[in-house]
Amino acid sequence: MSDTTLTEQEIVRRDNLQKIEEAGINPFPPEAFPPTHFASEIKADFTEEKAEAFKEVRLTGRVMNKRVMGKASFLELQDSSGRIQLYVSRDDIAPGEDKTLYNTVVKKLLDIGDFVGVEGFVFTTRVGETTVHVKNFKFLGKSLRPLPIVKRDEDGNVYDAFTDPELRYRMRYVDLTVNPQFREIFVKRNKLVRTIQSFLDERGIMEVETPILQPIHGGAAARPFATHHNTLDMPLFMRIANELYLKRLIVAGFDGVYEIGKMFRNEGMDRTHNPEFTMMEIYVAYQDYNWMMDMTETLLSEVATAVTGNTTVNYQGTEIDFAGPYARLPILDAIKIHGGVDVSEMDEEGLRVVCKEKGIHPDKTWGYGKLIDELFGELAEAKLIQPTFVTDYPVEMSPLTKKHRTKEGLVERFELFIKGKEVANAYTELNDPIVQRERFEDQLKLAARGDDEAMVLDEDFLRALEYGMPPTTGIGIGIDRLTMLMTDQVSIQEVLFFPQMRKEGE
RNA sequence: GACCUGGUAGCUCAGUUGGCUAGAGCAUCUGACUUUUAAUCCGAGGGUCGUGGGUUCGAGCCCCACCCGGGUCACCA
Repeated sequence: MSDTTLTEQEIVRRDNLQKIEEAGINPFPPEAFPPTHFASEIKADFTEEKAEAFKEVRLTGRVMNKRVMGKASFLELQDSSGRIQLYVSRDDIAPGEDKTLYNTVVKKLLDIGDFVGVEGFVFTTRVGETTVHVKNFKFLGKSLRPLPIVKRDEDGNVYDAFTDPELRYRMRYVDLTVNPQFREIFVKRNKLVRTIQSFLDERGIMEVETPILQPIHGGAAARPFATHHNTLDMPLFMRIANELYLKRLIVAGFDGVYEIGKMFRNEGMDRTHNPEFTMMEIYVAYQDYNWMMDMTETLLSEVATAVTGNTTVNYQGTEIDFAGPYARLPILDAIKIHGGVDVSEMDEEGLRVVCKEKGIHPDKTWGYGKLIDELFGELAEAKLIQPTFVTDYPVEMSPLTKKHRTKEGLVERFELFIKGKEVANAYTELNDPIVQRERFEDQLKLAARGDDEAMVLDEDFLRALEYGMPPTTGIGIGIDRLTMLMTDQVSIQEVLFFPQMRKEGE
């Protein structure tokens, strides 16, 4: 996007840029200027007794405030760690006859948002502010647009905050520059992912990458983004899941694999849905869903500890404790306990009656499994606040899951609910290729009945199973939603650097 | 997709029952100031009121359509 008309302030800055060049200064110098110190560490470590250790410091960053006092000025420098005050006096940075560097460059041509590098010593001002006394001042990069100025008083009150969500998400670079508190969310997100990675590394579970462009969008039920490969002249789909590929790797002989990556679903957008989102899937051979529940408890309490310092997280005023063990609640029991109805002996017709009693309007295409899921969603889901494994789902809803070892009509599946939201979905994986084929065929029947979310049959995946897959358990965890929980955010947009937006008007 | 709500200066906002040249703070520009910190003080400039139509003597305000956000619901098993 290019602006045809410049605002008053943009014209001033371009004018300043030109004057800097005319003064013989390169506003975008090529040579390196690596900092020796960061703002926050100086502010944390400096004392007058240790002044000797801070006699020569070099800092870099953006000028975020400028208070000119005549022959001396105070600047606020913001680097990746925080802010620190700079003291710039005329005769220090321009000791000779020529005072241009101070009188013109610092006082007039230096704008808020410009990148500068400084060298000097640290001291404490009269009012007790740790400050860098600048001896050498260098331009590192000019800013041609005015940043929104956010002011804070000594009590921490914020004035004129840059709050418009549209502008914040469209210009995340501006948002994170002037609202550094939001950086913390992304730092925590990174910590969360790194914790998971080292946790799985330690257990010999290998990180892998599988195709994002898939000829068949298998492994989940959702509408895909469709695209086309020109050379092969074939349709391709952005993956909605990677499950079937990771299972092929279990077939191939890896005992444990996982992938953290983007999935793409062509569905609606809201506070908890972005068209592309990050999912982690883990598959471990020779284990079952009970083991996976144990592992999930350990993993999440380690993640919570890494992100917040202990196993508890305050989410929207509720203390969530990630220390295991979590409640394990069969879905039919969840409906009985939280909905007050025992549906364990009911058939499809009985469930339809219960649905209507509970204010749900069952669709004709809904089968037994969908009816159970709707009842659970309506009656129980919102009541599961602390981490809870809901287990043993109807087979219809779980075409990739092994049937339950004792309970007829159910499968060995669990979903983890926290604060009423699904955070993880896991199975004892179905590894019988004949049963798997039947399940796919049932899905085709559902599709024929009008269910446009029914799963697609993948012949190559079935061929892989026919070669033999060991007993395996697998789990999928939504990384964005986990990050939301761990950072106390209600909107997925706050945990994505660049959430999806409609195209900007010209 | 439905409903609710919003879009006014670079940013955050005010703008009365439709009525003088559309306002404020910060930011910007002039000037003063060598320990200030929401710096202060003097003076000044800056607007397609989201876009396009309509009603009216007159529209930021009323009506219609559209664009872009936010919220709720539906959808997302």
